[in-house]
Amino acid sequence: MAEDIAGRGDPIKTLQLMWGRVDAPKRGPKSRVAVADLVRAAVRLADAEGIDAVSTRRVAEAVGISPMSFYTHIPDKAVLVDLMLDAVSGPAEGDNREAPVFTPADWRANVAFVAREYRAFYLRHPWALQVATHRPVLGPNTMRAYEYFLGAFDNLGLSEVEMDMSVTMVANYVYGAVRDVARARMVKDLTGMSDDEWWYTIAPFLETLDYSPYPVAARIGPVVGELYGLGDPDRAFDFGLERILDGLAVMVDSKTAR
Amino acid sequence: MAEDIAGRGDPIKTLQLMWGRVDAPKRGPKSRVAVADLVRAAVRLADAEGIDAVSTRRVAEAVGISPMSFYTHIPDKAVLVDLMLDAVSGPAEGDNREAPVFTPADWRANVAFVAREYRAFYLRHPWALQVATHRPVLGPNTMRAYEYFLGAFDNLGLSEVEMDMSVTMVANYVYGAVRDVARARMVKDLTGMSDDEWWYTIAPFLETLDYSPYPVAARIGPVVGELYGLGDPDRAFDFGLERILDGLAVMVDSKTAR
DNA sequence: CATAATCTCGTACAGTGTAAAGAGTTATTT
DNA sequence: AAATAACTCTTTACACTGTACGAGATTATG
Repeated sequence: MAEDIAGRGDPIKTLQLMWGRVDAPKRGPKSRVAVADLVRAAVRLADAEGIDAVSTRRVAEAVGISPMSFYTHIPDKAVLVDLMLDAVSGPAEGDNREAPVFTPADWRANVAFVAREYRAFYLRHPWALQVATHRPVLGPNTMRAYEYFLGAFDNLGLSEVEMDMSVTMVANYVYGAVRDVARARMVKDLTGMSDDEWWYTIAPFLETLDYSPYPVAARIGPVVGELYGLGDPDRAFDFGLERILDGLAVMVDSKTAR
Repeated sequence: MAEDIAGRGDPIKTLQLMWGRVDAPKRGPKSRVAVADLVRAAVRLADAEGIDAVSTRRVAEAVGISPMSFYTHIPDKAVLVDLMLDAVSGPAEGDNREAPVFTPADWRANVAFVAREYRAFYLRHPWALQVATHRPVLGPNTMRAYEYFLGAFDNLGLSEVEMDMSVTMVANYVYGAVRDVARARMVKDLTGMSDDEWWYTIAPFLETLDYSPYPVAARIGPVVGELYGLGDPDRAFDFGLERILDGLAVMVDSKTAR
């Protein structure tokens, strides 16, 4: 695992590709494929077979060009990954919903909504959790997602910096929280064994361990396991989100009180 | 990036290796190296050169055995990664500090403390953010870390499940929040270019963009950039942590009020 | 028509994880 | 003591990766 992180490519070139700001070359043969075709093919591969299936060769093959022709369009794989991330941050094909209008009075519901949407995004494209970008992805779709997120915090009396840091906090929580569910799903798909089956398999070994160095964990662990089947990720997510909303409420209320 | 996730190896074998429960073989030559040597070498490599530098060949070379001898000791690379993760979750060599005793009255400080320690852990071993495990890492050191984390929530009147979900929430936030700092540092080390320099490089391009689709972001972005140099991650972390503590306080207070 | 720009491609290299099979070493069984 | 089983270590090999390099092929401009 662990993608290449280098990316010697000109940072501006990446942005130009992401924003479609590469003007069509005057001379030379016409391209048989567009950058968007390559990115779409790569995303399809990643969605279907995981990020490890995305190699420059397979992407090239998918659009019908030879392995090295890939590099005519995209400088290196790190750039492809950036393009993939921005691409999937946009609305899915056929999704024509308008961006919702957020009423400040309902801010709790609004924040919960964008948090859940963000979580759903990662569950749609779990490979996005595995790729390491070298820089923030400043593409049009990523910006729209940020805008969207910010909207839930607008007109609550927060300063610009507070708004930004609030978005960052919620997004970071979601990112951390979705990771484990995504992992479990992917491994289940790849190996056919669910986490529950795995727990069952290792249970005999776990019983042979000495838990005296972990008194608190020894008290908590079994109860958690018994009560809701080795961890209900949806419930844990909601729990954390509620606590976060409570925390934000302290700040928001202190503003509106004035 | 994106590690192999498969891991066909017997799940129990991984646990046995992690807990040192492989009994010394009766026959055959003595091993020239121990599993711990391999893991230590791998961690050293990852700390020094990043996770991409960790290949089975280089690890084998580092301990002085041939490439394939690696597989005599560790079934596959996914298992090595699990072992690495548990290894670095333990106290660093020479760290003999006692585990702190948490006084419930200071729970805010306690939770902040473990959150910061967890963050420091990822900053010490940023590659830990990049590796994908196939299952939860149930090693002795990982368990001790969980125990430690749980301790900060003990005796606050929370149920077992609430304690577990609270730990999960804080850990998830930290994980999400540390990612970006770790990325920036690693890329700086690898490419010599800091995020700030990168922003400066792309600024001319950014000025050519049309921000009308992003009205809120267009208002927030520049202010945030101006005010604290393109994002101060420490400050953003503290901000989020304060909100989370406020949120936890609502729950904790409701318990102690009774 | 020549030239410069561009796309496409074949070959090549250094690296990856690891399967398969053999050679050498040790403890147990005969 | 000899044979065997269990074990470590090693060599060779395969399919795969990202991508450097250089050779055509194609197109618009001088």
